Amino acid sequence: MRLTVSSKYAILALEELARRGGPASVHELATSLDIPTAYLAKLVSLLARAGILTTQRGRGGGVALAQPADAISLKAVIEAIEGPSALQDCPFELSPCAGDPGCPLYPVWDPLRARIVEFLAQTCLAEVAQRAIPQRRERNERNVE
Amino acid sequence: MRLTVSSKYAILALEELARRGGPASVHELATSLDIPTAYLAKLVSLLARAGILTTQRGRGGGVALAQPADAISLKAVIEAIEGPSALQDCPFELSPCAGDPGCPLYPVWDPLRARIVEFLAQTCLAEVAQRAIPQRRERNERNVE
DNA sequence: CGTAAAGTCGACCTTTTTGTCCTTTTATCC
DNA sequence: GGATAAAAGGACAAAAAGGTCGACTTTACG
Repeated sequence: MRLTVSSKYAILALEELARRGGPASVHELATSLDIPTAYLAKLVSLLARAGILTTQRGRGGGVALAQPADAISLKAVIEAIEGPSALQDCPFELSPCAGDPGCPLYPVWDPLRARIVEFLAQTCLAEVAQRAIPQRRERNERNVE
Repeated sequence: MRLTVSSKYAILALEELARRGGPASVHELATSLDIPTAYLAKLVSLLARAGILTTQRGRGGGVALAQPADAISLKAVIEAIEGPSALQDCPFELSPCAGDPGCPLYPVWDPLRARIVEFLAQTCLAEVAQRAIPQRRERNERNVE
């Protein structure tokens, strides 16, 4: 099970697209979300190949959601970015066991993993965009760290 | 939120210790679990500093649980290995937001994160060791990939 | 047609994590 | 006291993820 920043960037970008309601360029999305443009471009490519968004090259081009925002689950996005088996494996990063039921931890982890995946499958982009609005999104000011 | 192989190795080693009921050397544990000895030794050092296990240097030495197996939660182990804030951050690896409530994904992720942490806090080593037994543990044979 | 804006693609660099090696320290046994 | 067995710890190599850069292709607009 791999939840990396790549997946997070992808979800943020798609959520931004959903909130805008129309197409936007990768550069627009990246600067708006404070993500490296070149890096987001690669993720966009993966999402396009997975059929989650459509791309239009050339002047005036950009990217747009290929499906309505309530039809795209977080699970689908993560699988598009990390690979189809990313959510089937052991919760630990880089784990070599790949969800082997012979692992002594399997009986403990698998129910937890299943619950997480269920949550990701049931949560769609529209829901994320909707819940994010009341936050007033002042991300830049809080980026103190 | 960081769940890496390091945490997994630590839990596996502690579970093995719990199942044996007595002390063992790091080398014994590592070979029994098919984990690099030198690497496990470093994790053991972290666990000892966190008060989860005790170490005894010199001939006939080894490591032993510092507390009964039902008093050590997976949460405590993970925090000892990954750092105290590892379970407070955003679920995505290396995420720079560090659980910033201003993130548009926060309202969606935080309840999930809280449920995972609750699970980790309530699950103890004794429970892991107990549930693992019925599996008959034939890990070596299934390591086909 | 030319140009500028946009995605595509591949090579490369940096940081983090994982893993190895070697030396030092500590304790036990003879 | 010397040999041996064990943890402690530091330096370093390897692998993976994150991130950057530049050349190329496609397309709309003037």
